[in-house]
Amino acid sequence: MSPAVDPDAVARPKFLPDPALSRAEMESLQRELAATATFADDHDLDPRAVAIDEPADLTDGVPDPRQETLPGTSDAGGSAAGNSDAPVVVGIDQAFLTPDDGEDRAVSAAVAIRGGDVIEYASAVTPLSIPYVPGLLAFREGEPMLAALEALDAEPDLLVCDGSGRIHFREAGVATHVGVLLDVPSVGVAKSLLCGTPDESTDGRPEGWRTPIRADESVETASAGGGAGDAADAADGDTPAAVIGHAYQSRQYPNSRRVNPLYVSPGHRVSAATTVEFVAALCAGYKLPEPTRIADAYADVAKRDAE
DNA sequence: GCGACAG
DNA sequence: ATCTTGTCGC
Repeated sequence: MSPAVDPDAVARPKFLPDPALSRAEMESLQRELAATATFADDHDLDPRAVAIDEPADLTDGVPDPRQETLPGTSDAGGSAAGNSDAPVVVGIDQAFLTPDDGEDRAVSAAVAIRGGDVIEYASAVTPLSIPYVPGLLAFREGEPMLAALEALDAEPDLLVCDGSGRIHFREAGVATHVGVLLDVPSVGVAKSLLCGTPDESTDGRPEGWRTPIRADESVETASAGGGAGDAADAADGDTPAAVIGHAYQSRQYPNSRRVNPLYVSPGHRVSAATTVEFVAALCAGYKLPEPTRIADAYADVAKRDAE
């Protein structure tokens, strides 16, 4: 047959968001993509290695990228932060330009963090092809995200996306979509639940609390995960439904129970259990993990500059 | 037909 | 996501 064809060279363009696709085609592509995704740990990252302890101060804009240690500037003191061997965590978020003249455009912002320090920012402005449709987010925001990530020099060891990953009707949320296209470990962080069912009520939980989100009738389980045997479908009476993510209470006020949890799920090459650990390690006192919190702020800056 | 749903 | 001031509570 066709000799020496690089699978990636074929697979990558195949799943690129395309405005010409019908809804059924997009859904079909998502099923294929989910079958390609790995919902098991396939990386070298220890949650402790990506942990961020100090929240960035965003009251006066975004933090300056940490200047690389210059050749002559020896850092003999040995500060723990800024180790250039630490993994690079990239947070990404989108903002939108109001249809001033009829064409919607997305502003995508990426922030690279290493050893708790911002080392680089990148952004891209992209025309939007399709409207927002629950379940098809990747076909609206995927292209902008890829554009921003391509503009980034840093190579992500872990990608933190806004929105769901495996918590998705076809287990192919944007975190999974982008993770697979770039074949990089990724996790999805959503502020509300798209589908699936929490094991326990999420009301008024203390900081650090978590509960599994399992596939329900609305989730087509592809059972494509990399590991040994994923759980079966939700409809299987016997086996418990697959855990597709977790609700995670990243922040809570002592007495009143007002903060809603985060809904975190594997994007690609990360298990559901490790996903919560990553997110927990990346939170530094605010509801959102630092990478997305800073990406949020930078998206505003990029948006302002684009207007 | 109704419900329900990331950003 | 976006349109938006003050304001109640930690």
